[in-house]
Amino acid sequence: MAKPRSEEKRSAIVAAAVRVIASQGLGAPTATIAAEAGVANGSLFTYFETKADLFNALYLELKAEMASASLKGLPAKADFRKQMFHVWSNSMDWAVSSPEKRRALAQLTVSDEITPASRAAGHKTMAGVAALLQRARANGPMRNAPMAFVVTIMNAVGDATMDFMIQDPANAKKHSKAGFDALWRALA
Amino acid sequence: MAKPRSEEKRSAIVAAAVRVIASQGLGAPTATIAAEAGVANGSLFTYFETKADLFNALYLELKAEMASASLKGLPAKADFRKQMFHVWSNSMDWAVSSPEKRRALAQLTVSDEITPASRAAGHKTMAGVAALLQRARANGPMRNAPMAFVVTIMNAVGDATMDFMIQDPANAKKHSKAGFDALWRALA
Amino acid sequence: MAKPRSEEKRSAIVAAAVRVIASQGLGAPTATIAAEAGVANGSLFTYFETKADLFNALYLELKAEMASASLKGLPAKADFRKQMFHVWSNSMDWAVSSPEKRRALAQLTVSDEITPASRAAGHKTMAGVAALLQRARANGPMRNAPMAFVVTIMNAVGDATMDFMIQDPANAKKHSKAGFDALWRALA
Amino acid sequence: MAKPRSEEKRSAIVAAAVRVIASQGLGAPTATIAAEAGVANGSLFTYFETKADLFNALYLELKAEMASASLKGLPAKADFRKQMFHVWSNSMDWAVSSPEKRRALAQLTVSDEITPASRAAGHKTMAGVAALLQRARANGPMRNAPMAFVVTIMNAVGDATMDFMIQDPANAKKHSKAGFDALWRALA
DNA sequence: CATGAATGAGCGTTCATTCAT
DNA sequence: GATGAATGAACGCTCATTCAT
Repeated sequence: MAKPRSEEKRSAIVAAAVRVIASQGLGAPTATIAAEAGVANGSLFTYFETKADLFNALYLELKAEMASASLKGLPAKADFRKQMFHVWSNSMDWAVSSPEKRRALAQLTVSDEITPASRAAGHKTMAGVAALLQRARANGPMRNAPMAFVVTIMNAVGDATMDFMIQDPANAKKHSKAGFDALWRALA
Repeated sequence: MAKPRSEEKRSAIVAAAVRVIASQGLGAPTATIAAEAGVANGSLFTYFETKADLFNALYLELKAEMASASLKGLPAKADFRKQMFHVWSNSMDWAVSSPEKRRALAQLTVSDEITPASRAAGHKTMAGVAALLQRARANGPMRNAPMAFVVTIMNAVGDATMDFMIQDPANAKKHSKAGFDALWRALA
Repeated sequence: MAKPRSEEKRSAIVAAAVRVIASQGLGAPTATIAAEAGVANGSLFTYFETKADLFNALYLELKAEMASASLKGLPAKADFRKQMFHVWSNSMDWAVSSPEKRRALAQLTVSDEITPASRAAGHKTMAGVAALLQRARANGPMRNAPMAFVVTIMNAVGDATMDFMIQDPANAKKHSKAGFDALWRALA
Repeated sequence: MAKPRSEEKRSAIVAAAVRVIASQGLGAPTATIAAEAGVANGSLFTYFETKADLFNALYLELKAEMASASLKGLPAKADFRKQMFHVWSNSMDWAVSSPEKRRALAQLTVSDEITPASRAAGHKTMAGVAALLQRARANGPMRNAPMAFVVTIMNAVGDATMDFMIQDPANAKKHSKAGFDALWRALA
């Protein structure tokens, strides 16, 4: 991860990758991403050694962005349920307002180009959310389940919820709440 | 009068595809699948016009197999919860005992080579399960949610559960039950 | 050239080849020709050992048919010019009324699948016409040119004439006469 | 700033295509053409998007070269016959001295990969010759024939003449004159 | 002999990556 | 560093021909 000259160009590539992956999938040519970024195809490889490197970096960036969006404005004093709902709403809002990022992240998440290391790092960025979740379920029926299981379920319910919010934006808020309630029933 | 198209060869190809997709993903060369099936690469195209056709056929076959496995031995007289749990357990068992099929199906499900028609047909094979689910949530908190939302959540919780059962086979049964209980709490 | 059982099937293949070549060119799959003939693809090869063999046989057949059509009803007693014009008209009529055969023949003529032997044999079938041509030019300006040269020119002018007759059928007769007159001026 | 697209390499490919097509026909693999040009197979597609594109470009180049060769040194003040003969001789000389180009052009001319647009453009390059031909026949017996018909006949007689010049180079000049005389008789 | 499945070499094209400018 | 041409392995699919039935 050498520090290349132009941070600007690097982010142009990353942003282009989001758009291109969202619309064409992970099979999209690097040349297309470079073009979308307004950069020569060869230049992409000065910023990311391989296509897989770009994907891993993008994965991490999106994870981090999502995590940070989720925690924004967290009411520190509120009870767990309120805090959790705040985080949940933030996540849903981020997904709905950045559908391309969400789609790209979804694709990356199931790709086998993403290394275990990246996945681990990705989970770390979500540590704040996980901690909340940890406490939320502390006295509930899933108190003894592996944490990873709980996280997976939350993600899964979250994904389903996002899909419905995007498909039916008029009722986005309702879907968001319904999803959260279902999750809360499952774990708390 | 001529060498008939051999059902045996067809299934060899399908079975090979399962193995190859499980280990190499959907990007695996058709030639690899053919070789794994012990067939000339050209022969694959006698049975499936296109790589995508093979994928769609495989998707449907796996969906059907999973559905049929899920419903096997359904206790017709039991209450919904028991019936649902039966189906759930069957699904989990199928996934755990056919991990390659499960991985292949997971990949196919997110692929954009699978046509809407195939997806629709795939959902039809799960109609029996869906009907059960329908009645199970009839009086619960999700009684007014779109059915598709409920299905998605069930699948998501199921997927998460399977992963944990496979990762930690010693406690497979426990995970299966925990997953089901979480689902039941969410919807009934 | 073993004698296969069904002469009928053989000609079905040949006839199919004419149609298919006319519409798809020489690159058309043998399977397409077989299908058009209502025969299994493998059967084609009991009648013609290779695709090239089929082409050569077809070439000869079309050449022969054209030659025979050209000489039909030749007025034995008339002068050369009249005889030549008769032959010329017959050729043009054949081409115009069998456009597929003509197109197929044109393609075969320039193909390098046609062996020199076939070409020689093809020319032989045109011997009657050539003899006429021979005498026609006997006292004209091309009396010393190689016969093959004269034949080539005749074919060339003939081809051009056919094209115009087909393109503009209303004036077919006029074009036919104009072509013949041009040829006659050139050689007699 | 980057390695510029090398005109040299482009012409190497075009020249290689001439040779390969002359000896193996239009069915020759692009890989063979690339190899003959001393280029990686992929590079061919940097210069020509498609095999058909290469063919069309080559067709145009050969047409243009032939046209330009035909008109070289045209005696502006001479009468039509002399001018026509000059053009005719130039054409024949070009064909005889570039037999591969001539063969390649002949194959391309009958190929259905050549688009109508290319054909139209090809004819434009021959406009100078056509104009001459137009005036040459103005008072002759073909004065009312469609121009396209006249052109076709000229090409046909020309092709036949070339063949004989190449087959019998000792008498090339004689054949050239004989061909021209035949043409002139036909049209003027 | 008829059939059509089986075979596998072969082809046009793509694309991640390298490298000359 | 930036550029984009160069590279060549790889892929999906075709099709003439063979051969089991």
